[in-house]
Amino acid sequence: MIKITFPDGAIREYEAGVSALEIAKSISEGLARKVLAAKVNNEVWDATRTITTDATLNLLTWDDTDGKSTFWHSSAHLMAEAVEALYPGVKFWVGPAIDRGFYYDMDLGDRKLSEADLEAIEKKMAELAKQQNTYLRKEISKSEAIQYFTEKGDEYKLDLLQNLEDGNITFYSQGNFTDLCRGPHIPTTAPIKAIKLTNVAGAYWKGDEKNKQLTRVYGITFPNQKELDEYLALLEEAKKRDHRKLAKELSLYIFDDDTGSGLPLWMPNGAIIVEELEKLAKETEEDAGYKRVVTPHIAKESMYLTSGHLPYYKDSMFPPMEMDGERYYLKAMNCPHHHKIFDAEPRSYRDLPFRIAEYGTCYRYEQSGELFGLMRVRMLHMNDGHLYCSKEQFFEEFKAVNEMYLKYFKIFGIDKYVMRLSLHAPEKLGQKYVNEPELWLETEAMVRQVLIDTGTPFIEVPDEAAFYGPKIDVQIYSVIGREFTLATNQVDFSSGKRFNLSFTNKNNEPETPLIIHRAPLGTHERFIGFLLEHYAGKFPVWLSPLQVKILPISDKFLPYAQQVEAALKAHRVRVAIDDRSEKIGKKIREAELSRVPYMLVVGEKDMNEGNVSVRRQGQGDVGAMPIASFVQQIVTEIKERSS
RNA sequence: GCCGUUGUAGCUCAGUGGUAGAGCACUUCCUUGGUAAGGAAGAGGUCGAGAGUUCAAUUCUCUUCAACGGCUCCA
Repeated sequence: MIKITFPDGAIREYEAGVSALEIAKSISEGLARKVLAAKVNNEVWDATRTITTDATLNLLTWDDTDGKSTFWHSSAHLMAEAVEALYPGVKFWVGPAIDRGFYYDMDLGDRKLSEADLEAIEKKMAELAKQQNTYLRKEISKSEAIQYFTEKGDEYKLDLLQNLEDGNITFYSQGNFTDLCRGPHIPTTAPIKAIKLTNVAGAYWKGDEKNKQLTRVYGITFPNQKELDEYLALLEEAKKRDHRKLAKELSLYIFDDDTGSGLPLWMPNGAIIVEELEKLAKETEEDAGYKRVVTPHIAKESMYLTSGHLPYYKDSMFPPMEMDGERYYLKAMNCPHHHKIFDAEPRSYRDLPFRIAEYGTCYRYEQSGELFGLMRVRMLHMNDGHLYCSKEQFFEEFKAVNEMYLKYFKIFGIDKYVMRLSLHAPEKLGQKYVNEPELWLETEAMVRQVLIDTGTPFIEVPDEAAFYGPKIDVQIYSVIGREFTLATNQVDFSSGKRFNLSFTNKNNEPETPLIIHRAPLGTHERFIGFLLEHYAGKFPVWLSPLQVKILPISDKFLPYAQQVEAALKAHRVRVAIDDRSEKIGKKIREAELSRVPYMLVVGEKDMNEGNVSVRRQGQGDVGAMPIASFVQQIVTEIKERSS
């Protein structure tokens, strides 16, 4: 007999060789039907695998993350079975579960998959699932495995086998399909009831663009149709929040073929948001002791050689222009220009920390396939700033920058993000990273301490640092699930030396400053793209391109509407009158749909009483008040940047 | 850059080997109406661009540009 410990601490005895599924059955048939996999001694196992020693057991169902991913991984195998049945000779690479569903990479030879093919595969999968085939696990020796795939002529699985140790190799089979797989899998194909193959894409073998491109099919499955329908509905909802769609509806920016891809043309509405953001940043930075600078859009090749950017990032820069025998590049970053400003005058420790900021437009040649609405563009306003300080000052300065981030996030109500502490990889010192082992450890420790001190939750990621130092990135997700770095705060102990920067310290000796690169609002393009999705297009009043729309009941009240308009304009409130000869219902409907935060209905009653009837977007009628009260209220709201 | 899909009116989308249609938006007229669509008329497109096949191409083929979904990349 063996002792099985359940999550609630209960211990029960079973015959050795019992499976999790059998244990579930001993509890209830209903539970057994729901079991997809099991966590045995904290390791995810097949529910059908026999347990021979004392163990802790956690039965996994659809409600568990591990249950879901097992379900999806098994679905990937089911898809592979369907694909093999439809297109014999196909070779498979890997087919993991992902956050939402699964994919399988395959080599289909010359065959191309279309939408119609996906439907055919779906149909076949449903047919195979109904056979309720069991997922069978088989331990196999390496030589047998090699023989199997050599006979099959499958170089991909043979490649996988190379890195596996004998005695640790398993095959899984269901129906007519056998795959090299670590598992685990669900007991049978029966629970895979609702299937949707979402898209087909190319994916480089082993993720290396030098390798052959395989066909990747993405899909998702559910234990019932209802959940699939709900999932698809959720995707539709997300699409409505997509910043690209919202920006079009709000006339914020356009991309134009003649201008070039990735080069946004900010229209008046969008420009207002850019400027409001910059106004916030300027005020915040002024309070934090920054000075503003302005630098050119281009610079000579020599500066980017000094900075080290050219050898490393040439591919990401627009090609140079030649003039008078000199090569000039469009700037892809502001840092070198700022370093030159630091270097322009002799600096003493009394001048430090030296903080400068600029929202310079930078140009980066992002690969065409990488462009993504406003989130990834070729012209971007960096919310850039550089701090030059001594080692002693570094901690406080870095901390202040971090606090600035948190202040911004509070204003915007941003709470779904991940702070990522990006560290170096010691084995890559001198190659990917500046060879300063001690400085790395020292600054990494300081950066970590800043996060701890400010109580900021974070994750640590090795081998993600900049070449010149560790950094903190703020990661966010677009509504369609893509991850982006929103903001970044970086330590740089390399550029100071590269640019020969120095200040005179207290001992009258030259000393190289540490540099902090910071962009708490990232780029204004990406930040606005993010805000659009964050607010679902309903900007807070201070950011809204149009803040108030006045809706006269009829033409008769236009003069009064203009009087209200003038009162608001006197306080620089962005206001417009809907002067069309339309009924009030239509004006309201269109104003609501345009997402203007305040609507003022004005008619005879209001005119006689000197009032405006206020309507808040999404909330409806909130009652009448005197013009002056409304002006006072909205001016305060704008000033406080309340959301 | 690579794989795949898509490009028709300002927007959302139908459609066809014989030079195009709807709804919304727009313009004009009627209507002057108190909290989410009043009515009528009108205007608007070299069917992404270039080439080929054809008597004839928006439609078929090729090239190219762009967007979209991924991959790779992301200072």
